[in-house]
Amino acid sequence: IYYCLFNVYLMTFLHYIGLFALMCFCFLLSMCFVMVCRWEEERYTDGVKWKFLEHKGPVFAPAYEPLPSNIKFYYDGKPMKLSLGAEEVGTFFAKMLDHEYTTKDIFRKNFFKDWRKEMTAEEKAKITDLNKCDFGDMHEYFKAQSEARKALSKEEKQKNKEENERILQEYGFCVMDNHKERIANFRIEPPGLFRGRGDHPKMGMLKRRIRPEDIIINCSKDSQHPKPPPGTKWKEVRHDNKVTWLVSWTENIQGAIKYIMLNPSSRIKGEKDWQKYETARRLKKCVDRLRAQYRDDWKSKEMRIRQRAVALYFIDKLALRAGNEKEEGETADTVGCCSLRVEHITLHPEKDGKEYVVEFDFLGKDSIRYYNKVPVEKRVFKNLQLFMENKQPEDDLFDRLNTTILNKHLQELMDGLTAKVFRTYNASITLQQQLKELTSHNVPAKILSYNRANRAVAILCNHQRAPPKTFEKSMQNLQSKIDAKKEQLSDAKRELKSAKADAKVRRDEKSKKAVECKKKAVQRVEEQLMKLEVQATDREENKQIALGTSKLNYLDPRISVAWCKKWGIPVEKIYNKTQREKFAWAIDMADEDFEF
DNA sequence: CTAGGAACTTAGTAGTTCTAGG
DNA sequence: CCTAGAACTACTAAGTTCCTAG
Repeated sequence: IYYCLFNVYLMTFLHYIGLFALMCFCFLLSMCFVMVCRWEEERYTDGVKWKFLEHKGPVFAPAYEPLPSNIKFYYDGKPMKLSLGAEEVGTFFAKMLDHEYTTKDIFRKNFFKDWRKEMTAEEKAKITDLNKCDFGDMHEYFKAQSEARKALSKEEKQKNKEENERILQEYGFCVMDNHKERIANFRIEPPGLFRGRGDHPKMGMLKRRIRPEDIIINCSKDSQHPKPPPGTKWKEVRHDNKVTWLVSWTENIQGAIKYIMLNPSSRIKGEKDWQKYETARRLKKCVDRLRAQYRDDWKSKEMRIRQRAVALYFIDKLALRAGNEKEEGETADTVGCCSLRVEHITLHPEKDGKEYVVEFDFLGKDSIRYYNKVPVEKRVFKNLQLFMENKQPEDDLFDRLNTTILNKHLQELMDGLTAKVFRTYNASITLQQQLKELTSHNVPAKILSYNRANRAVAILCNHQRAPPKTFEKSMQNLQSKIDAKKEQLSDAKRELKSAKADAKVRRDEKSKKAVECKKKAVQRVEEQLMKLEVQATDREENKQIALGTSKLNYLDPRISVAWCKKWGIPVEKIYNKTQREKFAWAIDMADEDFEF
């Protein structure tokens, strides 16, 4: 637009002085500019992510509110007034008292150590044993507070909602290259006690409060820079358009950098997502060649190549993650493919009537257990025996391999190929295949089978969840509904029978009609019963499986969109509002015969 | 080749909001 | 209208990948 305007001005000017030929030349020249610009707006070259970026900075966690004076902390049975800093950290613990975290030794030890750092000298001298600390009063106070919050009047709740909306409108958006975009996490993480997943050596440590002085702002030079809160300063304001983040800070538990970035609905995230699936589709074109290659490599003279080939086979067949090395003692002990240890697999020359079975049992990302018994090719089995020879259980299974080596190899096989592409590829292709096999005819049944297909992918990727707390109860409720429906059905059937008998005797129109009516009633109840039973199996099968992760991160949305278009199913049945925003690009571009 | 940093994607859970059905 | 439970959102931890320096 800018260049078009420029062009018009220029042409007017030139026309004025009558240099027609030059004008034509300039017109062509500026057309070129316009085209270059448009092209550049679509895809920047050499790592440039944006040309203009303006935002309001982060929203900080609310300041600490001291406890009212009647709420007391007791040490060794006696009330004790804590200094502000010590009190705040104490409340973090008090709030978690219901959680079983607080009973764990490591958690308590880490917490106490960090808590003492916040104490005054006197407090430090006095408070020497966590077991003598009584947070009961404080705990009750916070429980009452959250109850009170729930019990607020409608008007007050509405007021809170409006205030939140105001903050969202002010801080939740930025301008990136002529577009107003939603920011994903514009609130700074509040202080609290660190809760890792699984057996985390740092659980209970104090996650400290982030101040403006910790914050790096990233925006364009020519934008309105965000202002730090009065009386404070940012750590730094930089203008790096080779990255996508707006705000960053360093977190104190692992020393990792945290970022504020854009929402998945943004151009910058959407394009990246699209690219990811395009890479996976390129893998589809050459996967046969790659598979032939790694099967061949199982026979290699070189151990490192055999290990690489077996690992790749696992990644491809079982959708395992790459498995980077991790620093011991810094995080929970979890592994992926390349970091598997001897203790994580058991070899069974024969098991459950199958030959060459490998039993996997390890903790993966988020300490989610991966357990699987897989029959493998004889060559793979023999290779594994070889890799395990003369090793201790805690030794690396693939001692000549790591993710860097593996990814370097993959890069040579296909441009942009890395280990994680296999997960994306196998997830998406599985969905597509499963959807093709579907036969059901009505819409609800189709959606149910869509969920089945989604579930197949979730199982492949080992996306698990804790069974919902209310699962047993809600299952029981459903079961009693089913029982009631069955009862109703037999009643309806009985009534139908007697109506039939009646009709046989009477042989008049009225009784015939009654039979028809009862027949319909039976049918209706049967349908309802079926629906409930389907719901029950669906729920049961979903007990420990999380569908969301694969839907959001692994399944090319164009497959689902195409399927919806093909069968006349509204996209809303598959994707909720947020998901539709994230996948807007796919909903826009996929037609019914899209092929992954 | 190693180590560490940086940037970005993927992940499950807790809390909140919505909705169906009693 | 009320409530149980489903659905959705926010949060933030935990991965992968790429890059650089020694």
